[in-house]
Amino acid sequence: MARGNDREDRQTGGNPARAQLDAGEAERTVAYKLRLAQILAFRAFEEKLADRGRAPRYLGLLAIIRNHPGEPQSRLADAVALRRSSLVAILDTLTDEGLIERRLSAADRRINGIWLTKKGERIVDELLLESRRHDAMLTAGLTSKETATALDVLDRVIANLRTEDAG
Amino acid sequence: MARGNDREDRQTGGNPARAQLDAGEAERTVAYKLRLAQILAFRAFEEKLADRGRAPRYLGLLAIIRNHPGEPQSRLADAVALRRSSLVAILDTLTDEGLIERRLSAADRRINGIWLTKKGERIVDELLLESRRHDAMLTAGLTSKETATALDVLDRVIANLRTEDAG
DNA sequence: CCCAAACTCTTCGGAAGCGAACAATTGCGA
DNA sequence: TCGCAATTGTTCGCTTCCGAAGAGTTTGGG
Repeated sequence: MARGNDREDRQTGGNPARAQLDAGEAERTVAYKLRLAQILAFRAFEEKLADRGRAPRYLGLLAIIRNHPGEPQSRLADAVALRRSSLVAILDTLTDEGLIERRLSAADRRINGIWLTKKGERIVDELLLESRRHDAMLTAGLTSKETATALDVLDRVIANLRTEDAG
Repeated sequence: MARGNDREDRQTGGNPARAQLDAGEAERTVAYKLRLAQILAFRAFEEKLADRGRAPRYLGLLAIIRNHPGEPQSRLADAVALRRSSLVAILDTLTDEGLIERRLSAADRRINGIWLTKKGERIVDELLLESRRHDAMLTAGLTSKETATALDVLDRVIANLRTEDAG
């Protein structure tokens, strides 16, 4: 089922203070740390909520849908930095799980408007609580000032990348 | 070939000032922005260097190998936050491209020590230059102080996630 | 010495994202 | 009005990563 709670065979508790390997100069780069942090954060969030279906993985998408009901798939794909073609299977799954529904737009019949179901709204609310808990773990030991500037920096990095892409 | 230079049909320049969809409160979280920024940054880096084989994708790994020659695969997997099983195919590819080689350890014959070839070292040096250029694009418009605290914050986020995982 | 536990790397099937191509629909310019 | 380009959602084949399972090697306790 690929959703097993059994972890893979992995480092048995021993080997307690084995230093991590570093990448030297290559490591002192935003992109490198960004990637490492994101992989670990995403994995931890999903593992913690492995019993909640696929909603945790797509919480960002679901939150956008809640904030902007009825948007076409292509704009949602842009918003979460996925391709249109990738979104199809995702929306199929979320539809099967009863969290969203597609409604044909009357104004433009090429478009499927995407909407949350009642169940979808309930689950999104639940998961948003969990995500705040998760973020508290991520930023443990940081001052609120540091967290704030980190959020600001990430915003501007994203903006740089978006304009780069559009150019 | 899946490496085509033809971009997918995508936003034609028009539609200039269409606001991005936001995720509301869900968006004010480190994990969310982390994911978005990483996806965009990784994609941009790979697209810019699409003609260099698979080395750009695995530059982080290659840099670690350069800094720590002869390490076993399992420790490399930990360092780049991938599973041991995932690393096998990656190292196969990098071996095929002549960038690394596996050498059986004499002391412990379970272990493959991983080493860069001459060609590998040359290419890593090239790509490290590119990665600095890339990072400059990411952090355009940021003060060096802001960048520094962002790097520091990411380090601590990674540390939080690593200890969480080890526990 | 010996055997079970631990650790190494590997193979295999499944899940997910991507790029390319396609049909249906819209709209814009000749 | 007509025709062609642009847009939308979709399908298809490919690549990548994961978890589970397995074989070879090492190690430590009886």
